[in-house]
Amino acid sequence: MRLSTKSRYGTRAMLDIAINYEKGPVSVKSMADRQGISVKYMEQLISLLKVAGLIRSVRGAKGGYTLNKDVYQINLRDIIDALEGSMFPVDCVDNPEICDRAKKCVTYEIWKNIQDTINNMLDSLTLADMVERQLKINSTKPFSEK
Amino acid sequence: MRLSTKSRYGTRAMLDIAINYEKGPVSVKSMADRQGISVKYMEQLISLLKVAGLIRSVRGAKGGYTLNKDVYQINLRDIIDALEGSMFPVDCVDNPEICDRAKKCVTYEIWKNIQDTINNMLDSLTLADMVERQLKINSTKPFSEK
DNA sequence: TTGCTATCTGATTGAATTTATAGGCTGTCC
DNA sequence: GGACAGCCTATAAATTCAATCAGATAGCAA
Repeated sequence: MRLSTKSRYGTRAMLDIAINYEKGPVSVKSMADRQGISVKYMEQLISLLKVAGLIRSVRGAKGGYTLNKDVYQINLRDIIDALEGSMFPVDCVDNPEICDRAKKCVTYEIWKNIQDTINNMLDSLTLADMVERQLKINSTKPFSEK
Repeated sequence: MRLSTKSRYGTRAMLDIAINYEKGPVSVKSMADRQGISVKYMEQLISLLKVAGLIRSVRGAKGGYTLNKDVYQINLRDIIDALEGSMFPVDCVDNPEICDRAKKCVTYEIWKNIQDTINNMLDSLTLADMVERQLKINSTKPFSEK
């Protein structure tokens, strides 16, 4: 059970777009370069974020992506749901009816507890929080490209 | 990102062994039957738990597996580590040196926070707790085979 | 000592998922 | 019109997951 590259690259992309919000749209190419992955792969991830309504595109030269919502209205759960479906899905938790054991099985309760805890964490962390924390890091330890 | 069947079947197997601790060793076959999976697959999972030192085997007729530690000394983290490696591994969290971004990247901090939270939950849940909760469920909603 | 039970070991397979690559099209600015 | 940048879809490569298969080894009981 590991966090996919989708979620990791995609979350950094959201942060990238949010931090550069004032400066206008951020191109896929620039994000892909910063993260050291191919433009084509980054395009796919970005597309998921767009479909989810988190970002919006500006086509043509000088185009790119900007946020489609306020940084306070986007949280990490939105981002991960968009990229990965859902964090920590265990079938019997998402659909208790598929397992006739669910009602009488501790493990069902336990997986559910863990999932709820993770979801609460993800819900409570807004993109605004993330940007703020990133900027604080940048100011103490200057960000170098690469 | 989903919890593997390994973890789910394996955790139930541990619970099975713990609940039957007084009655002596539990055979792989009986566990596989109860969970509706093949003996061969269950053998593999059980073997991981044995290598990790959580259970011990009794070979030959009337053999099977029993706990190798007290129920209070085994927690869910031990079980999942044995079965799955580690829950929620993100490379840059487990090995910060592989990514020169780690020190100046919020997402690193965030994944680490999430991992720590999950680990704390798993650490604090002992097999004894799980058995107790299961028995409580059984007494209110009788367990039927299948 | 023979037969049964049950663990042990490891190879292999099939399917699914993840992680990309690639090609070509559409829209927009200068 | 040409460079820039997003859009869409197909497909390949690699890895992981889930499971099966084949057989060996060890212990108990009759």
